[in-house]
Amino acid sequence: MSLNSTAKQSLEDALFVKGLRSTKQREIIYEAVLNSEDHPSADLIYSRVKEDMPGISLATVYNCLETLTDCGLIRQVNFERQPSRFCLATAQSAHHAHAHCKNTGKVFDVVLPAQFFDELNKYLPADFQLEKVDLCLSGKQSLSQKN
Amino acid sequence: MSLNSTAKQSLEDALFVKGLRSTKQREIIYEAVLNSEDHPSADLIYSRVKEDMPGISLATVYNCLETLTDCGLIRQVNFERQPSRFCLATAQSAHHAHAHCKNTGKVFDVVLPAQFFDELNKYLPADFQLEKVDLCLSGKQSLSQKN
DNA sequence: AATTGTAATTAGAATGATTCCAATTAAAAA
DNA sequence: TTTTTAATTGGAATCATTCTAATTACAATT
Repeated sequence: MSLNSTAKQSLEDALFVKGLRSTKQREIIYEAVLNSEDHPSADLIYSRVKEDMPGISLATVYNCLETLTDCGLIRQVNFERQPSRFCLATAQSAHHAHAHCKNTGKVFDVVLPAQFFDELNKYLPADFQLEKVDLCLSGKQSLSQKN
Repeated sequence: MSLNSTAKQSLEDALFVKGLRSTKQREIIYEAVLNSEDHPSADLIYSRVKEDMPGISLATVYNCLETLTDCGLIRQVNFERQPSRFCLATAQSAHHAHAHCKNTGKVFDVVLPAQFFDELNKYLPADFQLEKVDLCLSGKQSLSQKN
């Protein structure tokens, strides 16, 4: 599998805006996040990516994930003090919350109306410039479920 | 300074429910959180509490903070991968978000209407039992402000 | 194509918040 | 009291992440 040309282009564009280069490592890590539905940790991304690029180092995975996050291409999701997880930052992902199931350990997206997030500003001090909203939900879903 | 009798009682009650004992250390740490407006980290609580109880260990601070959190007396607040911070879990604190200012490093409460949180359930899978909502806002407020 | 300058990657060491552990101490029950 | 059990303690261990110094890759010039 490999990055399709649209994705590749948006990666290159986003990197270029920040004066950064597109590299094999950044590509393959972007691809790994793009193709993951499960909000993988750096470690998991590392092991997935190593299959295609055995020489890649964990440090590079961390570096690239940080770079991609800074470029707004991916999102870093934190639950309590667990290892960070990563997911694609789509246009509408500003309006995603993340739910963590304590039974399965899985994380899934919860799509919320934009208005939900906009409303937050009403309750913030006037001079507070809101940059990032992290809404993390924890709970349990029945163990019998398929997902 | 010392814990007032109402606070002391609710500490004892909450511990009792879980079959736990009320100890000097748990009291003084509960008191430290109760009297802090600044969402202190374990480390900061440690240094504050040591003034009154020089022999207390950092491990105990961590233990007690965990216990108090489990009892629902205090709340653990995490921003990105920074050290956890703690604040009092008041009845209405279920309806607090936390805002982190990147300029000052300070964390403050943002009180939101209960309805805001209730609405979340609409967007969750029916079988998901929501236990905890962490809403963390990051941004900047003008450096010139007094708070 | 070789050279230069700069950015990215790498392996491994370091960091630092937190947790674990085994021993001691304190509290409650008998 | 004595016994039992829970809590605290200091220090070691953990582990995700970051740092560092050296190497490699890239892009722009010659």
